[in-house]
Amino acid sequence: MPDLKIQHILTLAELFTKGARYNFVPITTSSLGKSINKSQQAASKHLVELEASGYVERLRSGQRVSVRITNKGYAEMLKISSILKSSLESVPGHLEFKGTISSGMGEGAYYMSMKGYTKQFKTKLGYVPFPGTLNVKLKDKESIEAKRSLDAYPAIMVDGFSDGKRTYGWVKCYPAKINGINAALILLERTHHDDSIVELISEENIKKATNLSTGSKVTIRVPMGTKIAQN
Amino acid sequence: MPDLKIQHILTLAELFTKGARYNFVPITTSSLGKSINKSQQAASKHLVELEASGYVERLRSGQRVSVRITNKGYAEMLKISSILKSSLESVPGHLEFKGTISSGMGEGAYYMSMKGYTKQFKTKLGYVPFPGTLNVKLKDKESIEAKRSLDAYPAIMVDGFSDGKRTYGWVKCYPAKINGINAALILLERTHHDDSIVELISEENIKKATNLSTGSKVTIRVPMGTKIAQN
DNA sequence: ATTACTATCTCACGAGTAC
DNA sequence: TGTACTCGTGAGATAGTAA
Repeated sequence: MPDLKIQHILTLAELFTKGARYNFVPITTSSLGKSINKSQQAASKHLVELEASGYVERLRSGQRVSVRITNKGYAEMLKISSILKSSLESVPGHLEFKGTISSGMGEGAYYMSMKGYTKQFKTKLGYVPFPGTLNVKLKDKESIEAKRSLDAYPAIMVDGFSDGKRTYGWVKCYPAKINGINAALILLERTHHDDSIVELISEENIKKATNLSTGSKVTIRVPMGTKIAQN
Repeated sequence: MPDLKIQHILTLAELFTKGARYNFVPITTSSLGKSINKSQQAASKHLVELEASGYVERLRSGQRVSVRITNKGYAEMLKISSILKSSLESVPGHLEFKGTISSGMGEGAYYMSMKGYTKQFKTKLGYVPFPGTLNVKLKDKESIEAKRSLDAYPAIMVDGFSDGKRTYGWVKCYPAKINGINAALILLERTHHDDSIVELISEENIKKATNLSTGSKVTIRVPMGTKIAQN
Protein backbone atom coordinates (compact mmCIF):
# COMPACT_ATOMS: atom_id res chain seq x y z
CA MET A 1 0.00 0.00 0.00
CA PRO A 2 1.45 3.29 -1.03
CA ASP A 3 1.98 5.57 1.90
CA LEU A 4 0.30 8.92 2.05
CA LYS A 5 2.19 11.24 -0.25
CA ILE A 6 3.79 14.06 1.61
CA GLN A 7 2.35 16.73 -0.65
CA HIS A 8 -1.13 15.52 0.31
CA ILE A 9 -0.65 16.23 3.98
CA LEU A 10 -1.75 19.84 3.89
CA THR A 11 -4.73 18.96 1.73
CA LEU A 12 -5.87 16.36 4.23
CA ALA A 13 -5.26 18.77 7.09
CA GLU A 14 -7.44 21.32 5.36
CA LEU A 15 -10.21 18.75 4.97
CA PHE A 16 -10.01 18.01 8.67
CA THR A 17 -10.41 21.66 9.58
CA LYS A 18 -13.39 21.80 7.24
CA GLY A 19 -14.95 19.10 9.40
CA ALA A 20 -14.66 16.20 6.99
CA ARG A 21 -13.76 13.62 9.62
CA TYR A 22 -17.24 12.14 10.08
CA ASN A 23 -19.50 14.01 7.74
CA PHE A 24 -19.32 14.50 4.04
CA VAL A 25 -18.64 18.18 3.65
CA PRO A 26 -19.31 20.00 0.41
CA ILE A 27 -16.18 21.56 -0.99
CA THR A 28 -15.04 23.07 -4.26
CA THR A 29 -11.65 22.27 -5.68
CA SER A 30 -10.92 25.93 -6.26
CA SER A 31 -11.49 26.90 -2.63
CA LEU A 32 -9.49 23.89 -1.54
CA GLY A 33 -6.76 24.92 -3.94
CA LYS A 34 -6.62 28.38 -2.42
CA SER A 35 -6.43 26.97 1.08
CA ILE A 36 -3.39 24.90 0.25
CA ASN A 37 -1.78 27.55 -1.95
CA LYS A 38 -2.07 25.42 -5.03
CA SER A 39 -4.14 25.58 -8.17
CA GLN A 40 -7.66 24.28 -8.57
CA GLN A 41 -6.25 21.53 -10.77
CA ALA A 42 -3.79 20.48 -8.12
CA ALA A 43 -6.52 20.32 -5.50
CA SER A 44 -8.65 18.25 -7.83
CA LYS A 45 -5.80 15.87 -8.47
CA HIS A 46 -5.12 15.58 -4.77
CA LEU A 47 -8.70 14.55 -4.14
CA VAL A 48 -8.65 12.04 -6.97
CA GLU A 49 -5.43 10.52 -5.68
CA LEU A 50 -6.49 10.57 -2.06
CA GLU A 51 -9.66 8.77 -3.03
CA ALA A 52 -7.78 6.23 -5.14
CA SER A 53 -5.54 5.44 -2.19
CA GLY A 54 -8.49 5.15 0.14
CA TYR A 55 -7.76 8.15 2.32
CA VAL A 56 -10.97 10.00 1.46
CA GLU A 57 -14.38 9.21 0.02
CA ARG A 58 -16.25 11.44 -2.34
CA LEU A 59 -19.92 11.84 -3.03
CA ARG A 60 -21.24 13.60 -6.09
CA SER A 61 -24.61 15.21 -6.60
CA GLY A 62 -24.30 16.65 -10.06
CA GLN A 63 -21.63 19.30 -9.76
CA ARG A 64 -21.55 19.36 -6.00
CA VAL A 65 -18.91 17.19 -4.46
CA SER A 66 -18.69 16.25 -0.82
CA VAL A 67 -15.65 14.75 0.79
CA ARG A 68 -15.18 12.66 3.90
CA ILE A 69 -11.97 11.36 5.38
CA THR A 70 -11.80 7.63 5.92
CA ASN A 71 -10.41 5.94 8.97
CA LYS A 72 -7.38 5.06 6.94
CA GLY A 73 -6.91 8.72 6.17
CA TYR A 74 -7.38 9.63 9.79
CA ALA A 75 -4.93 7.00 10.94
CA GLU A 76 -2.33 8.15 8.46
CA MET A 77 -2.62 11.77 9.49
CA LEU A 78 -2.43 10.78 13.11
CA LYS A 79 0.72 8.85 12.33
CA ILE A 80 2.41 11.77 10.60
CA SER A 81 1.29 14.19 13.24
CA SER A 82 2.69 12.10 16.05
CA ILE A 83 5.95 11.52 14.20
CA LEU A 84 6.42 15.27 14.01
CA LYS A 85 5.22 15.88 17.52
CA SER A 86 7.41 13.24 19.08
CA SER A 87 10.41 14.31 17.07
CA LEU A 88 9.99 17.81 18.45
CA GLU A 89 9.65 16.43 21.94
CA SER A 90 12.65 14.17 21.59
CA VAL A 91 14.86 17.16 22.19
CA PRO A 92 17.49 15.83 24.61
CA GLY A 93 17.29 19.10 26.49
CA HIS A 94 20.95 19.64 27.11
CA LEU A 95 24.01 21.03 25.48
CA GLU A 96 26.85 18.58 25.51
CA PHE A 97 30.57 19.26 25.70
CA LYS A 98 33.25 16.67 25.34
CA GLY A 99 36.82 17.35 26.26
CA THR A 100 39.74 16.54 28.49
CA ILE A 101 40.76 17.93 31.84
CA SER A 102 43.48 20.45 31.37
CA SER A 103 46.25 21.89 33.47
CA GLY A 104 45.74 23.50 36.79
CA MET A 105 42.97 24.20 39.20
CA GLY A 106 44.85 27.21 40.26
CA GLU A 107 44.46 30.42 38.47
CA GLY A 108 40.74 30.71 39.04
CA ALA A 109 40.93 29.74 42.68
CA TYR A 110 41.95 33.14 43.92
CA TYR A 111 39.17 35.02 42.22
CA MET A 112 36.43 32.53 42.87
CA SER A 113 37.24 32.61 46.59
CA MET A 114 36.70 36.33 46.91
CA LYS A 115 33.88 37.32 49.17
CA GLY A 116 32.27 39.46 46.46
CA TYR A 117 31.72 36.26 44.49
CA THR A 118 31.25 33.64 47.20
CA LYS A 119 28.39 35.56 48.82
CA GLN A 120 26.53 35.50 45.52
CA PHE A 121 27.39 31.87 44.82
CA LYS A 122 25.90 30.94 48.15
CA THR A 123 22.59 32.65 47.47
CA LYS A 124 22.32 32.05 43.73
CA LEU A 125 23.81 28.57 43.38
CA GLY A 126 23.09 27.40 46.90
CA TYR A 127 26.66 26.63 47.81
CA VAL A 128 30.12 28.11 48.11
CA PRO A 129 32.26 26.39 45.49
CA PHE A 130 35.36 24.43 46.25
CA PRO A 131 38.19 26.91 45.88
CA GLY A 132 39.52 26.40 42.39
CA THR A 133 38.16 25.94 38.92
CA LEU A 134 38.35 22.91 36.72
CA ASN A 135 39.47 23.65 33.20
CA VAL A 136 38.29 21.42 30.40
CA LYS A 137 39.86 21.55 26.96
CA LEU A 138 37.17 20.99 24.32
CA LYS A 139 38.37 18.66 21.66
CA ASP A 140 35.88 18.86 18.83
CA LYS A 141 34.29 21.63 16.82
CA GLU A 142 30.84 20.60 18.00
CA SER A 143 31.73 21.31 21.61
CA ILE A 144 33.36 24.61 20.81
CA GLU A 145 30.31 25.60 18.84
CA ALA A 146 28.14 24.52 21.75
CA LYS A 147 30.13 26.82 24.02
CA ARG A 148 29.52 29.72 21.66
CA SER A 149 25.80 29.16 21.58
CA LEU A 150 25.68 28.81 25.36
CA ASP A 151 26.04 32.57 25.59
CA ALA A 152 22.56 33.06 24.22
CA TYR A 153 20.83 30.97 26.82
CA PRO A 154 19.59 32.20 30.18
CA ALA A 155 22.15 31.87 32.93
CA ILE A 156 22.50 32.53 36.62
CA MET A 157 24.18 35.90 36.69
CA VAL A 158 26.79 36.59 39.35
CA ASP A 159 27.51 40.29 39.24
CA GLY A 160 30.89 41.90 39.16
CA PHE A 161 32.04 44.09 42.03
CA SER A 162 34.81 46.34 43.17
CA ASP A 163 37.03 46.04 46.23
CA GLY A 164 38.17 49.65 46.03
CA LYS A 165 41.41 48.81 44.28
CA ARG A 166 40.06 47.19 41.17
CA THR A 167 36.89 45.79 39.66
CA TYR A 168 36.01 42.19 39.00
CA GLY A 169 33.83 41.11 36.08
CA TRP A 170 30.57 39.23 36.12
CA VAL A 171 30.33 35.44 36.04
CA LYS A 172 27.59 33.60 34.15
CA CYS A 173 26.80 30.24 35.74
CA TYR A 174 25.15 27.33 33.96
CA PRO A 175 24.22 24.43 36.23
CA ALA A 176 25.80 21.35 34.69
CA LYS A 177 26.83 17.79 35.24
CA ILE A 178 30.37 16.71 34.58
CA ASN A 179 30.66 12.95 34.38
CA GLY A 180 27.55 12.85 36.51
CA ILE A 181 28.80 15.23 39.22
CA ASN A 182 26.84 18.40 39.89
CA ALA A 183 28.76 21.49 38.96
CA ALA A 184 28.37 24.80 37.18
CA LEU A 185 29.94 25.78 33.91
CA ILE A 186 31.03 29.39 34.19
CA LEU A 187 31.60 32.05 31.61
CA LEU A 188 33.71 34.95 32.81
CA GLU A 189 33.45 38.52 31.63
CA ARG A 190 37.22 38.73 31.70
CA THR A 191 38.87 35.56 30.73
CA HIS A 192 42.32 34.67 29.59
CA HIS A 193 41.17 31.48 27.93
CA ASP A 194 40.30 30.96 24.32
CA ASP A 195 37.04 29.43 23.11
CA SER A 196 38.27 25.88 23.46
CA ILE A 197 38.51 25.97 27.25
CA VAL A 198 35.57 25.91 29.61
CA GLU A 199 35.77 26.36 33.35
CA LEU A 200 33.67 24.68 35.98
CA ILE A 201 33.09 25.15 39.66
CA SER A 202 31.52 22.72 42.07
CA GLU A 203 30.77 22.34 45.74
CA GLU A 204 33.16 19.43 45.92
CA ASN A 205 36.64 18.92 44.54
CA ILE A 206 35.69 17.50 41.16
CA LYS A 207 39.02 15.85 40.46
CA LYS A 208 38.91 13.99 43.74
CA ALA A 209 35.21 13.15 43.53
CA THR A 210 35.50 11.67 40.07
CA ASN A 211 38.98 10.31 40.42
CA LEU A 212 40.03 12.12 37.30
CA SER A 213 43.33 13.74 36.47
CA THR A 214 44.76 15.95 33.78
CA GLY A 215 44.10 14.44 30.38
CA SER A 216 41.06 12.40 31.42
CA LYS A 217 38.09 12.50 29.11
CA VAL A 218 34.98 14.15 30.47
CA THR A 219 31.47 14.88 29.27
CA ILE A 220 29.69 17.99 30.45
CA ARG A 221 25.95 18.39 30.09
CA VAL A 222 24.18 21.68 30.56
CA PRO A 223 20.43 21.20 30.75
CA MET A 224 18.52 23.60 28.55
CA GLY A 225 15.23 25.24 29.26
CA THR A 226 12.63 25.34 26.53
CA LYS A 227 13.75 28.86 25.77
CA ILE A 228 14.56 29.97 22.30
CA ALA A 229 17.50 32.26 21.93
CA GLN A 230 20.72 32.12 19.92
CA ASN A 231 21.04 32.43 16.15
CA MET B 1 11.43 34.15 2.87
CA PRO B 2 10.70 30.82 1.29
CA ASP B 3 8.69 28.58 3.52
CA LEU B 4 9.97 25.23 4.56
CA LYS B 5 9.40 22.84 1.68
CA ILE B 6 7.17 20.01 2.68
CA GLN B 7 9.48 17.36 1.35
CA HIS B 8 12.00 18.56 3.91
CA ILE B 9 9.70 17.98 6.83
CA LEU B 10 10.60 14.37 7.40
CA THR B 11 14.29 15.16 7.04
CA LEU B 12 14.06 17.83 9.70
CA ALA B 13 12.02 15.52 11.90
CA GLU B 14 14.71 12.90 11.59
CA LEU B 15 17.34 15.42 12.62
CA PHE B 16 15.29 16.28 15.68
CA THR B 17 15.07 12.68 16.75
CA LYS B 18 18.83 12.42 16.29
CA GLY B 19 19.12 15.17 18.87
CA ALA B 20 20.18 18.00 16.59
CA ARG B 21 18.12 20.66 18.32
CA TYR B 22 20.89 22.13 20.48
CA ASN B 23 23.99 20.14 19.68
CA PHE B 24 25.73 19.53 16.42
CA VAL B 25 25.25 15.84 15.81
CA PRO B 26 27.43 13.91 13.42
CA ILE B 27 25.43 12.33 10.63
CA THR B 28 26.09 10.73 7.26
CA THR B 29 23.92 11.52 4.29
CA SER B 30 23.49 7.85 3.50
CA SER B 31 22.11 6.99 6.94
CA LEU B 32 19.90 10.06 6.77
CA GLY B 33 18.73 8.97 3.33
CA LYS B 34 17.77 5.57 4.66
CA SER B 35 15.83 7.10 7.53
CA ILE B 36 13.72 9.17 5.21
CA ASN B 37 13.40 6.47 2.56
CA LYS B 38 15.26 8.47 -0.01
CA SER B 39 18.63 8.19 -1.65
CA GLN B 40 21.89 9.40 -0.20
CA GLN B 41 21.90 12.11 -2.86
CA ALA B 42 18.46 13.30 -1.88
CA ALA B 43 19.46 13.53 1.77
CA SER B 44 22.57 15.48 0.81
CA LYS B 45 20.49 17.88 -1.25
CA HIS B 46 18.03 18.31 1.57
CA LEU B 47 20.81 19.30 3.92
CA VAL B 48 22.29 21.72 1.41
CA GLU B 49 18.90 23.31 0.83
CA LEU B 50 17.95 23.39 4.49
CA GLU B 51 21.22 25.11 5.25
CA ALA B 52 20.75 27.60 2.42
CA SER B 53 17.33 28.51 3.78
CA GLY B 54 18.68 28.85 7.29
CA TYR B 55 16.87 25.92 8.86
CA VAL B 56 20.02 24.02 9.81
CA GLU B 57 23.70 24.74 10.29
CA ARG B 58 26.46 22.39 9.29
CA LEU B 59 29.94 21.92 10.63
CA ARG B 60 32.60 20.05 8.71
CA SER B 61 35.70 18.38 10.06
CA GLY B 62 37.18 16.84 6.96
CA GLN B 63 34.64 14.26 5.87
CA ARG B 64 32.66 14.27 9.07
CA VAL B 65 29.66 16.52 8.98
CA SER B 66 27.63 17.60 11.97
CA VAL B 67 24.24 19.21 11.76
CA ARG B 68 22.30 21.40 14.13
CA ILE B 69 18.82 22.80 13.73
CA THR B 70 18.47 26.55 14.02
CA ASN B 71 15.74 28.35 15.88
CA LYS B 72 14.20 29.19 12.53
CA GLY B 73 14.10 25.49 11.73
CA TYR B 74 12.63 24.71 15.10
CA ALA B 75 9.99 27.40 14.77
CA GLU B 76 9.01 26.19 11.33
CA MET B 77 8.65 22.60 12.46
CA LEU B 78 6.63 23.70 15.44
CA LYS B 79 4.36 25.61 13.08
CA ILE B 80 3.76 22.65 10.80
CA SER B 81 3.30 20.30 13.70
CA SER B 82 0.69 22.47 15.32
CA ILE B 83 -1.15 22.97 12.04
CA LEU B 84 -1.50 19.21 11.75
CA LYS B 85 -2.29 18.71 15.38
CA SER B 86 -4.96 21.36 15.51
CA SER B 87 -6.51 20.17 12.27
CA LEU B 88 -6.86 16.73 13.79
CA GLU B 89 -8.37 18.20 16.92
CA SER B 90 -10.81 20.35 15.01
CA VAL B 91 -12.98 17.29 14.50
CA PRO B 92 -16.49 18.58 15.17
CA GLY B 93 -17.29 15.34 16.93
CA HIS B 94 -20.73 14.72 15.61
CA LEU B 95 -22.51 13.21 12.66
CA GLU B 96 -24.98 15.60 11.14
CA PHE B 97 -28.24 14.79 9.39
CA LYS B 98 -30.39 17.32 7.60
CA GLY B 99 -33.89 16.54 6.55
CA THR B 100 -37.58 17.32 6.90
CA ILE B 101 -40.16 15.98 9.29
CA SER B 102 -42.20 13.36 7.54
CA SER B 103 -45.67 11.90 7.96
CA GLY B 104 -46.89 10.34 11.09
CA MET B 105 -45.75 9.77 14.58
CA GLY B 106 -47.87 6.75 14.60
CA GLU B 107 -46.57 3.49 13.36
CA GLY B 108 -43.69 3.28 15.76
CA ALA B 109 -45.74 4.34 18.73
CA TYR B 110 -47.23 0.94 19.37
CA TYR B 111 -43.96 -0.90 19.42
CA MET B 112 -41.99 1.66 21.34
CA SER B 113 -44.60 1.65 24.07
CA MET B 114 -44.27 -2.06 24.74
CA LYS B 115 -43.03 -2.95 28.17
CA GLY B 116 -40.21 -5.08 26.71
CA TYR B 117 -38.76 -1.89 25.27
CA THR B 118 -39.81 0.77 27.76
CA LYS B 119 -38.20 -1.04 30.68
CA GLN B 120 -34.89 -1.00 28.84
CA PHE B 121 -35.29 2.59 27.68
CA LYS B 122 -35.79 3.63 31.29
CA THR B 123 -32.58 1.99 32.48
CA LYS B 124 -30.43 2.54 29.41
CA LEU B 125 -31.56 5.97 28.24
CA GLY B 126 -32.79 7.19 31.60
CA TYR B 127 -36.32 7.90 30.50
CA VAL B 128 -39.42 6.34 28.98
CA PRO B 129 -39.88 7.96 25.57
CA PHE B 130 -42.96 9.85 24.57
CA PRO B 131 -45.15 7.28 22.84
CA GLY B 132 -44.50 7.73 19.17
CA THR B 133 -41.52 8.17 16.92
CA LEU B 134 -40.60 11.14 14.85
CA ASN B 135 -39.70 10.31 11.28
CA VAL B 136 -37.27 12.51 9.43
CA LYS B 137 -36.81 12.28 5.70
CA LEU B 138 -33.17 12.87 4.83
CA LYS B 139 -32.85 15.12 1.86
CA ASP B 140 -29.23 14.93 0.77
CA LYS B 141 -26.81 12.17 -0.05
CA GLU B 142 -24.50 13.31 2.70
CA SER B 143 -27.10 12.64 5.36
CA ILE B 144 -28.05 9.28 3.92
CA GLU B 145 -24.39 8.33 3.87
CA ALA B 146 -24.08 9.54 7.43
CA LYS B 147 -26.93 7.21 8.39
CA ARG B 148 -25.15 4.30 6.79
CA SER B 149 -21.94 4.96 8.63
CA LEU B 150 -23.79 5.38 11.92
CA ASP B 151 -24.15 1.62 12.02
CA ALA B 152 -20.47 1.19 12.68
CA TYR B 153 -20.35 3.40 15.74
CA PRO B 154 -21.02 2.26 19.27
CA ALA B 155 -24.66 2.54 20.29
CA ILE B 156 -26.88 1.94 23.26
CA MET B 157 -28.30 -1.49 22.54
CA VAL B 158 -31.89 -2.21 23.46
CA ASP B 159 -32.40 -5.93 23.12
CA GLY B 160 -35.21 -7.63 21.31
CA PHE B 161 -37.67 -9.79 23.22
CA SER B 162 -40.59 -12.11 22.80
CA ASP B 163 -44.09 -11.82 24.25
CA GLY B 164 -44.91 -15.45 23.56
CA LYS B 165 -46.77 -14.72 20.36
CA ARG B 166 -44.02 -13.10 18.37
CA THR B 167 -40.55 -11.65 18.71
CA TYR B 168 -39.49 -8.05 18.50
CA GLY B 169 -36.10 -6.96 17.14
CA TRP B 170 -33.39 -4.98 18.81
CA VAL B 171 -33.18 -1.19 18.76
CA LYS B 172 -29.90 0.69 18.55
CA CYS B 173 -30.12 4.09 20.21
CA TYR B 174 -27.82 7.03 19.49
CA PRO B 175 -28.25 9.98 21.83
CA ALA B 176 -28.82 13.00 19.60
CA LYS B 177 -30.04 16.55 19.44
CA ILE B 178 -32.73 17.50 16.99
CA ASN B 179 -32.92 21.26 16.56
CA GLY B 180 -31.37 21.47 19.98
CA ILE B 181 -33.81 19.11 21.72
CA ASN B 182 -32.45 16.00 23.41
CA ALA B 183 -33.58 12.84 21.70
CA ALA B 184 -32.28 9.52 20.48
CA LEU B 185 -31.90 8.45 16.91
CA ILE B 186 -32.92 4.82 16.67
CA LEU B 187 -32.02 2.09 14.24
CA LEU B 188 -34.43 -0.85 14.23
CA GLU B 189 -33.54 -4.44 13.48
CA ARG B 190 -36.78 -4.73 11.57
CA THR B 191 -37.74 -1.61 9.79
CA HIS B 192 -40.11 -0.85 7.00
CA HIS B 193 -38.28 2.34 6.11
CA ASP B 194 -35.67 2.83 3.47
CA ASP B 195 -32.30 4.41 4.11
CA SER B 196 -33.58 7.92 3.63
CA ILE B 197 -35.74 7.90 6.76
CA VAL B 198 -34.46 8.09 10.30
CA GLU B 199 -36.59 7.70 13.41
CA LEU B 200 -36.18 9.48 16.68
CA ILE B 201 -37.60 9.10 20.15
CA SER B 202 -37.54 11.58 22.95
CA GLU B 203 -38.81 12.06 26.46
CA GLU B 204 -40.97 14.90 25.28
CA ASN B 205 -43.21 15.31 22.29
CA ILE B 206 -40.69 16.68 19.87
CA LYS B 207 -43.19 18.24 17.49
CA LYS B 208 -44.79 20.19 20.31
CA ALA B 209 -41.54 21.08 22.02
CA THR B 210 -40.01 22.48 18.87
CA ASN B 211 -43.20 23.78 17.31
CA LEU B 212 -42.44 21.86 14.16
CA SER B 213 -44.79 20.15 11.78
CA THR B 214 -44.60 17.86 8.81
CA GLY B 215 -42.30 19.34 6.20
CA SER B 216 -40.26 21.45 8.60
CA LYS B 217 -36.52 21.38 8.17
CA VAL B 218 -34.57 19.84 11.01
CA THR B 219 -30.94 19.22 11.83
CA ILE B 220 -29.97 16.19 13.86
CA ARG B 221 -26.58 15.88 15.50
CA VAL B 222 -25.28 12.65 16.92
CA PRO B 223 -22.18 13.22 19.04
CA MET B 224 -19.36 10.84 18.20
CA GLY B 225 -16.90 9.33 20.55
CA THR B 226 -13.29 9.27 19.56
CA LYS B 227 -13.78 5.69 18.46
CA ILE B 228 -12.68 4.48 15.10
CA ALA B 229 -15.00 2.10 13.38
CA GLN B 230 -16.67 2.04 9.94
CA ASN B 231 -14.92 1.60 6.60
C1' DA C 1 34.52 5.00 3.46
C1' DT C 2 32.51 9.85 2.78
C1' DT C 3 29.92 14.43 0.17
C1' DA C 4 27.96 16.39 -3.62
C1' DC C 5 28.47 17.33 -8.48
C1' DT C 6 26.11 16.44 -13.36
C1' DA C 7 22.80 14.14 -16.09
C1' DT C 8 18.63 11.91 -16.44
C1' DC C 9 14.07 10.66 -15.20
C1' DT C 10 9.71 11.03 -12.87
C1' DC C 11 6.02 13.29 -11.40
C1' DA C 12 3.73 17.39 -9.20
C1' DC C 13 1.91 21.47 -10.75
C1' DG C 14 -0.46 24.87 -13.61
C1' DA C 15 -2.43 26.32 -18.23
C1' DG C 16 -5.83 25.44 -21.27
C1' DT C 17 -10.04 23.47 -21.99
C1' DA C 18 -14.04 19.92 -22.46
C1' DC C 19 -18.05 18.89 -20.23
C1' DT D 1 -20.47 28.61 -12.06
C1' DG D 2 -18.42 23.52 -11.25
C1' DT D 3 -14.70 18.99 -12.04
C1' DA D 4 -11.06 16.95 -14.19
C1' DC D 5 -8.94 15.80 -18.50
C1' DT D 6 -4.32 16.54 -21.53
C1' DC D 7 -0.03 18.49 -22.01
C1' DG D 8 4.20 21.23 -21.12
C1' DT D 9 7.37 22.76 -17.66
C1' DG D 10 10.26 22.39 -13.95
C1' DA D 11 11.20 20.73 -9.33
C1' DG D 12 12.78 16.72 -6.95
C1' DA D 13 14.53 12.28 -7.07
C1' DT D 14 18.12 8.83 -8.53
C1' DA D 15 22.37 7.02 -11.05
C1' DG D 16 26.88 7.61 -11.91
C1' DT D 17 30.96 9.54 -10.50
C1' DA D 18 34.73 12.93 -8.90
C1' DA D 19 37.19 14.28 -5.03
